[in-house]
Amino acid sequence: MTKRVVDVLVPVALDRAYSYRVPDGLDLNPGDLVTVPLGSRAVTGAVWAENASPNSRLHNRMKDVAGKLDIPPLKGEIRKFIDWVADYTLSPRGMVLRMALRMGEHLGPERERVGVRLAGPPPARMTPARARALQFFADGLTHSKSNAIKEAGVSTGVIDGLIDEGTLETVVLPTEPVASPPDPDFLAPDFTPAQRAAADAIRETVARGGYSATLIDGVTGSGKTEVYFEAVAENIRRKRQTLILMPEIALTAQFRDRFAARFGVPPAEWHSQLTPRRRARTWGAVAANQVPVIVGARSALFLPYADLGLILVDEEHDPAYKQEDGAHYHARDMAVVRANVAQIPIVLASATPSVETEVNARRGRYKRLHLPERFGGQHQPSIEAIDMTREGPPRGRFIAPRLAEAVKIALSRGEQALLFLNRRGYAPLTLCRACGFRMHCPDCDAWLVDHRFRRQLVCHHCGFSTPQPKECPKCHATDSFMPVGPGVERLEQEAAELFPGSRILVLSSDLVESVERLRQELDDIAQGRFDIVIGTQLVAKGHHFPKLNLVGVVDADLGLGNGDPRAAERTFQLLHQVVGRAGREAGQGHGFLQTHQPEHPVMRALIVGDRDAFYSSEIALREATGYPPFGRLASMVVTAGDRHAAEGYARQLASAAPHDEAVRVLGPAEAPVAVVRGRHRFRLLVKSPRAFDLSGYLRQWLAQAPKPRGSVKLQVDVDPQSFF
DNA sequence: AGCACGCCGACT
DNA sequence: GTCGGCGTGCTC
Repeated sequence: MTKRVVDVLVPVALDRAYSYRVPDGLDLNPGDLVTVPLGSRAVTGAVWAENASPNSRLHNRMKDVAGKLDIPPLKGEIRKFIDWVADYTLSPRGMVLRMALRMGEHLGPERERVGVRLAGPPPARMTPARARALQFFADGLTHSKSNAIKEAGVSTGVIDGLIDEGTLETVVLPTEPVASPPDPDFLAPDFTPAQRAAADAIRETVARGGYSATLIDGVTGSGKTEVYFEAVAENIRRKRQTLILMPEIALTAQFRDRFAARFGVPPAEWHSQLTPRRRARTWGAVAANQVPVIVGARSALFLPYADLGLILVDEEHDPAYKQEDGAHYHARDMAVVRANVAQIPIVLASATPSVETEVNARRGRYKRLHLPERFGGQHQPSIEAIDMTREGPPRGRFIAPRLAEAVKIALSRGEQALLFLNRRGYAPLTLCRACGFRMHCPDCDAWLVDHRFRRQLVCHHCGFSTPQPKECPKCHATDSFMPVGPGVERLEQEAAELFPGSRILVLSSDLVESVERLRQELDDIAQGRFDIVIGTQLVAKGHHFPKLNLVGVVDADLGLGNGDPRAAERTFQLLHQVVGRAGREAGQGHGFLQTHQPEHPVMRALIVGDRDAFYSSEIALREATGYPPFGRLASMVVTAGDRHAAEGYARQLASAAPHDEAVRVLGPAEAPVAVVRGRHRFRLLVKSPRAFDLSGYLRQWLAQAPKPRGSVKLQVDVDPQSFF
């Protein structure tokens, strides 16, 4: 008799599910997680569909499902979501499933954790080591063995010996739950009328349920978080799960504390740095509906929620939501899709919404809740430009006299100053004074950045690093190297000379040793243990510095004019966020923008404080040029070790593009960074109208185009965010 | 993504 | 003569 057959999606780079025979007596339904043989190994996959009429050519090759895992099955909701993401991003379906199954193979039965405690009379023979151990256990509490060994300074043998004697005993520790239940009424918030109105509206939205999208639009310090906590509280009362997405894990640490203050317990966390064990436990607990609230980075979007009732996207405009390696997806956009599939509310929060979201709010597709003021009568910082063409510092210096003066005044008042420069290292370029040779990466089309703290020249594209050579590689002159341009490390040098005796801290991602250390340093700043903070965008995000009243943006033009259609938007968002660090607690905040183009719309908008005018002009520009959200974009990047191979395939690909009146294919052109890690890069840009199935068009194109051969690789990115 | 298979360089 | 480099192709 013919056996039942099911199609199983496996977490490998395959777009289609494979068919497997179902052994007699095994009951399988779509969503069930199964072990199946694949090639020479066994993998965990998910049953995707019943297959009533399997391909006859497969009959003799088909293998049996090895077994069903005792795990809650993937619900239809997440299966539909996986299909949708794969279709939209042109990623192999299996690779999207892989993101949802990323708990790995650690999902086995929970390993018992054992503790040790005092149980009986002292041993017959006492030794110094035993005495130390017993002293440690004298409190009568249960301790882990590893902790006892460390604290008492004894070996495992000593503990084991005492257990054998009956002096100590082992007890099985109850596994602590991944998350404790948050109390929605732990601390009732104290709201202003505007906040109260927004909180009531959002609570009502959550209570009503069903799909809806809401933008909480409020400046830094307006209480956005407190307001959306009311949505979370409502969802907790309804006993449904809440997902809070954060752009990066560095932000989750301080978020924990605020959450715990409001709900009594910290939320569960999900990000790539969880240990495998914790990861598996969290995954299982989410699937078993034991986690009411989870805070996570973008990958948390693919967890198998048992009953997801609300999604929140904090700092929704943040570029970090775009995943650039592996599957290319934008977590904010996919979160909206997931909310839609699950028919639940989604809330986006930002002080500077993305243009996409702003357009959706203006057109009424998203509901907007506006929080216009800062808490407790604080004022927006006043912002002024320093025109570097007229009042810039002398050559080789980067802090203009007027900014230096403002810093001195702030310091004399016992206040802090932040100098913001979004550039790591000492200098972005090292030049030979004798022959003009520029130190560049051997594997990339990029200059080597001077990192003096590390005593290395570093490539920011591939990580290549080398000590600065003694002599110029080209003209062999010695002592001829000259740093060109500023980085935060060089700025520190200048600040130390300008403001002698001040306590200066440099913060940039390459100087961060650990999340803990960073937390400590941020705390030191908040406690006033530093006078001047010099930092990259690391300091722009989410941290609260009560004694900071002055922010100087050293190069406000950085990031403008690099050919990226989102350059203006990004710069506006970043600078708005940085300057918003000033004056959040006491006193009036001041911001200075050092710029060569004080009349640029971004600078004007920041100085005048007219955010809406900036959005209106930016939206008009996007509309006129057909850029997102008024048109769709996809990028196709061809890379190969050999330049001609890359260019040749890119041309072949371009000429294979299906003709469509609505679509424009630009390129191929050499990518702005033409070589990375020794691979040459060519890029095609595909533009289509908004109401056009761009993914479908691309799929059709790729199906009929020649396949990349040899070392040639093709990367497709629908809705690209980065253009280098 | 793995993993096996296959075809060209430096060694026990 | 083999070990092993990673390019190519397949996995129900």
